[in-house]
Amino acid sequence: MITIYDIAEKAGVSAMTVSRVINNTGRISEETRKRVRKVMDELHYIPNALARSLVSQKTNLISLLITDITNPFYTTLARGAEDAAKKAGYRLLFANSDEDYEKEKDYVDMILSTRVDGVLFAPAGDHSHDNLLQLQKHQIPFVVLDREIPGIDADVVLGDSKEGARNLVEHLITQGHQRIALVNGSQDVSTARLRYIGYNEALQLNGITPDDSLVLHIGYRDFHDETALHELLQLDDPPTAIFAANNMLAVGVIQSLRLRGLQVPRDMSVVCFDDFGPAGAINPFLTVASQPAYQFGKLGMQLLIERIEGEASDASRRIMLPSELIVRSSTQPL
Amino acid sequence: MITIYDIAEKAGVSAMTVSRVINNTGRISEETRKRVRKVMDELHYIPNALARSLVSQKTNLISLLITDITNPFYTTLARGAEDAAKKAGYRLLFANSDEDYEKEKDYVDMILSTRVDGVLFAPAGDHSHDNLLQLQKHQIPFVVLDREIPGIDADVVLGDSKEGARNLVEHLITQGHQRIALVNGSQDVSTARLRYIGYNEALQLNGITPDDSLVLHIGYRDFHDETALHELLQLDDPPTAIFAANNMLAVGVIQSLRLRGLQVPRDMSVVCFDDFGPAGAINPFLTVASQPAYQFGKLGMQLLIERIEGEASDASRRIMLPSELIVRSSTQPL
DNA sequence: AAATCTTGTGTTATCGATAACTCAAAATTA
DNA sequence: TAATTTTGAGTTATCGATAACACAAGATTT
Repeated sequence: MITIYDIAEKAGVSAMTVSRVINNTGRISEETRKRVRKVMDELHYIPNALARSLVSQKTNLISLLITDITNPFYTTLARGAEDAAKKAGYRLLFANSDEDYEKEKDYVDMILSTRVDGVLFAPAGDHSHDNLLQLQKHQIPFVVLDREIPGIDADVVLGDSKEGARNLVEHLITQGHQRIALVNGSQDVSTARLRYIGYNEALQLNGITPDDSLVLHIGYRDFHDETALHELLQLDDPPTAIFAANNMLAVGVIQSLRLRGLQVPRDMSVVCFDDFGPAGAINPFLTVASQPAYQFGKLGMQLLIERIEGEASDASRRIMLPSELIVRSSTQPL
Repeated sequence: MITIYDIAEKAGVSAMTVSRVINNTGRISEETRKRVRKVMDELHYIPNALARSLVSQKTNLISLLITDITNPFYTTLARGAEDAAKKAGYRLLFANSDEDYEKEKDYVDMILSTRVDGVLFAPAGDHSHDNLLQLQKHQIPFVVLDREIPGIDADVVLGDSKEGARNLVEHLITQGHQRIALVNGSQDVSTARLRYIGYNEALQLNGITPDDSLVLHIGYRDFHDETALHELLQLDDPPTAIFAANNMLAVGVIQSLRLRGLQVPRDMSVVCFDDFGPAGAINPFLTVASQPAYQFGKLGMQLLIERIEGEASDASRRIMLPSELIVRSSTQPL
């Protein structure tokens, strides 16, 4: 590997002079500068970022930790984060926690040893608390995305889960539905709690008494709990509409319904949180509360970079982004 | 930041002894080991990967360069790559080229300065040649994914584009279609060329004379060339089916058709290469040649890691993965 | 008891770059 | 012309870790 010393020797100067040429610092005569530049080109020299970072204590690396890169919400978020990072000269170190606290912890350890400048952290849930605390203890700047973690005071970019849920449920009520089921994420995730609250609020505001036998707490990632849905459908007074608390749950619900010979919206209306990204545009079909995923990533990254570069005040900031109700064809008036 | 010297001082030993404890190398008395361990825990010591890498000349970083993280094919591929990387103790440095050679070049420069151990490279197209050569010149191991680059001799994981295209077109022919259009990627991408060949072969094998006025060369990334599609539909003898060369093009085609009041499959049959990932499962609708995207990432990463760790022979390897024809409801017998 | 080996640990140099300081020669000022 | 300032470099120490070598004290062999 070509180092600064190779350049120095061949150009007949000291390493420091080469360093000065590279960084355009200090005083260098035009003649020397040209000679060094020429040798650098000839040898295809590229500065070693490791050595640089060791001195400067800055890696220009930002870790993006998300729960599922396969989910279009996070994919679009990642895109926003990457664009903003690139613009500011940061590279992205990528990690996928799979909504699994242990995997998340592994990655936090990796992150700490890598000495990244900051972390854009979409936590798996409330128990991410310890992992975030670990970052705090080591004074790594971070911004929390999508889910609020009780007990962690940090910059955070959230969606308005309560309002989004309310809008979806009210849309169903407007169409005449009264028995509305909620297939929710795990209760140790803030968004799932808020969507549950929004769901209940919408029902009560419209004079419908919430019925907890219509509420399933499953988990955002996979819809494997077929039996729970089955029980829901076997009720004396079964739901006529289902609110899935995120896009992946909606996929599972619809697939299960299909397996049972039930069609959406003919036999069951379905709505959900989060849209399906570009891929979903082939056949826009589900009525959703669409969150501005790209903005989550972009704004989160901007907050983070401000923090890293010391341009942010000490107080932690909180951005709440609205979701948009997009009515499509997965709901039908009762 | 806590360093090995802080630990050494507090434990009353030399830095080297601490290093030995960390790495379980050399001879250390049980007593000293315990003492050092205790101090390490107390101070929450985490080794600095930068310093380590500088000495060992190994970063345990692998760069994943793809063209579009928003495309479920690459997303699933990334997932496969990440899982394989994590298993082998590598972290992933992420980059998105947007099918843009300049952006790709920028990232290659970043990659080189970061001293990654290897690159998993999904090239934008034939002109990625220079960027790959750049890696070769600096002796960075890499594996090429999805697209073959003329003039570059390297490990590569490909899909069988020709056969996949043939299968899709033959499926359409079986249904009675004779006027089949191809909306293709740019001709400087190997998969687009092969899909074009497969398309022609299928037509000829079935006694249909290929008609180049039915073939559009657009670009995989965006479907913005509305006028081209318009002309296609205005032909005296317009197509009754469209083969979109990838999933994103299919989305564009279907949206455009919809804007013109044309429905799939009633007014036009549509098939495409690549499936839509988990999100597409809500409403499986398009007939596709589905590529094993996860395997692309996983196998590519395995090849790469073998190369990095010197377990691979010098000869470059070439893996060709078949695609699977999945017939759904976007095609209709004529 | 002397010679040899083993054990446990320390010292020094190094990875590639840069910050901080130094200093001779040239240019400018008094 | 002597004193001072500016210019264009070079030297040394440092970032945090590890490889290679050195070495004293204790254990083992002859």
